[in-house]
Amino acid sequence: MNNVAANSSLLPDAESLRANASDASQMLKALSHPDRLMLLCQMADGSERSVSELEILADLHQPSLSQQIGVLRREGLIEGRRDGKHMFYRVADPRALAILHTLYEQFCGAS
Amino acid sequence: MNNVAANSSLLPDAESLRANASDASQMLKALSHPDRLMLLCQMADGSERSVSELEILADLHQPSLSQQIGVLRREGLIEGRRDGKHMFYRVADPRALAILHTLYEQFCGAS
DNA sequence: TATTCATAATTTAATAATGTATATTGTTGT
DNA sequence: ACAACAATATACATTATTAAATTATGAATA
Repeated sequence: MNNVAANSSLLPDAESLRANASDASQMLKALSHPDRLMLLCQMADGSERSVSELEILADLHQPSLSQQIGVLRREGLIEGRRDGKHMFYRVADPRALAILHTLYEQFCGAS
Repeated sequence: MNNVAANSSLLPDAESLRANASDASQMLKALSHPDRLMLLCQMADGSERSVSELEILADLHQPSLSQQIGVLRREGLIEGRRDGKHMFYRVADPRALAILHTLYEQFCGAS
């Protein structure tokens, strides 16, 4: 009999909870940056954005923007596709998308 | 005519978006810490928890726990009530509660 | 006086922000 | 093919900020 079967409750046990909290906090950390959040908001509807488009919005020097994009990419929150000279990014993690939607509801006015 | 009225779209303009992103990222920053997230999870159903109860779960030295609780309190995410020798905390920000619910759905299995 | 919790202060370590330079990839004109 | 340019990524150094962990102490209550 393993621990999962031994846990009769629907709630995760302390060990699982800790692992989940670790995963979640790692993603939240990537989200908890004004510039990165702005960038993600532009893709929160599932659409793609080019780096050029994002650059206009973000008001960052190009290397800084690229660095923040790199953080999101390494965390698996976004994925890129090249088209000619341009890179297009989209949100690649459904969990991130769900969080972004909640954030939009809570911080950008009623749904 | 103000800027709000001038914006015919339902989407927030860049300025508002930036302000909202700043607010949201500040809250996310408070959430994006495994220990703090664990603590909040214990109160995610709206219930109160005493510091003693939280201490058992968190596996932290008492001053560290108190420090993390202090972060959550200063950010307005939780509020406390004294009952005799004990302090009871609960999640005091509905936005935080909404995020916690989404996190639970996404990271603690289907709900 | 013992318990429960918070705060202060310190040290150490980690992270982030910024700027400059350069590399890579692809496009275009010759 | 080659030169020049545009878009993006990376590397690196610097500086500043923030976090983690300890130890010690303070305040409230019983």
